Amino acid sequence: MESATLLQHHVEQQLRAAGDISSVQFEVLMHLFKTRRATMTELADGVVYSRSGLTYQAGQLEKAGLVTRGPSPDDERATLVTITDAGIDVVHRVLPGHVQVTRRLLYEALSDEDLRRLGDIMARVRDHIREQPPRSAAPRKR
Amino acid sequence: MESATLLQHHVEQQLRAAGDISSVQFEVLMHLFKTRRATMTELADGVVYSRSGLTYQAGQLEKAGLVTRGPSPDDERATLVTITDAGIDVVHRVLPGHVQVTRRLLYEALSDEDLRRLGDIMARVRDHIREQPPRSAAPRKR
DNA sequence: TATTGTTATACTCTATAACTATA
DNA sequence: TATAGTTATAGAGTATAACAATA
Repeated sequence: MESATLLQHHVEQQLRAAGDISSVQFEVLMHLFKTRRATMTELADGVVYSRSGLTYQAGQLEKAGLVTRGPSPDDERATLVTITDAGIDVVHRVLPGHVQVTRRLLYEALSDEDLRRLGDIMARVRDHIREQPPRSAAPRKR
Repeated sequence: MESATLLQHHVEQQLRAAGDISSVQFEVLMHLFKTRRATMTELADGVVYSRSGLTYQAGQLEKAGLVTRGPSPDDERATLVTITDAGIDVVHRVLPGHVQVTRRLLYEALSDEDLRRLGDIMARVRDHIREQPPRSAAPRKR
């Protein structure tokens, strides 16, 4: 957790300095960079924990002109979020430094074999956590 | 990063439910649980990134009666933070569930060998990041 | 001069609950 | 009834800069 926190912190700083975005916003942008458009729910599943949290972030990104929101033709309830050219520009502007930071802080410390193992282990952990039933983990509340 | 975020989130929920503390406060308490007392700088080094951030957290913990702050006999500039009996109680109340959550979400998904490797790898990453010179990672600011 | 710590301030983010609208 | 999304609100946390005091 300490390593992850340290890495997160450095990544955050690079994203803020290079593109004036947070890491959450970066993840939303990267998702849209690949798919071009997505519903709020699709974005929320991969990124944030509360829907309102994503509404806030989407609002920030829209205010910055990096995405637009519009109705979905398929489902009248849904909102389609689309990345703008400006949003794509920001990704291009931010990505090289992002790769550089992660390389310098993470990859540089590890052999190819380490990296393979780490990826394998953490993928398993991720899947395991995602599978967990949402039973409350609180023993007794004071 | 996704695994770490998921784990962090679950740990946070358990700590909040069982002891009404955040994970940052938990880390401060755990440090003091072991050493009994520490200066603000000592605590900040291991936990938080800004000194004012720790001042805030120490204030929260003091308000909750879990720590006290007083002058240091050795260095008139320093503040000595001491864990109270109530603080120790909170650690005792929170720890079993904390261990349970980390076991269920992390350890359960991994073999002993995985765990050994993960610990080894992440310790190296941590040391590597801590060694980094603080040169700015921002390429060009828009 | 450097270090320790606090304060004031401003901002970002997050979650909860209530609400609207469509499936 | 369930799902998609927003809003209002409130609280927690963080960082920056200015400051006071001691080393």
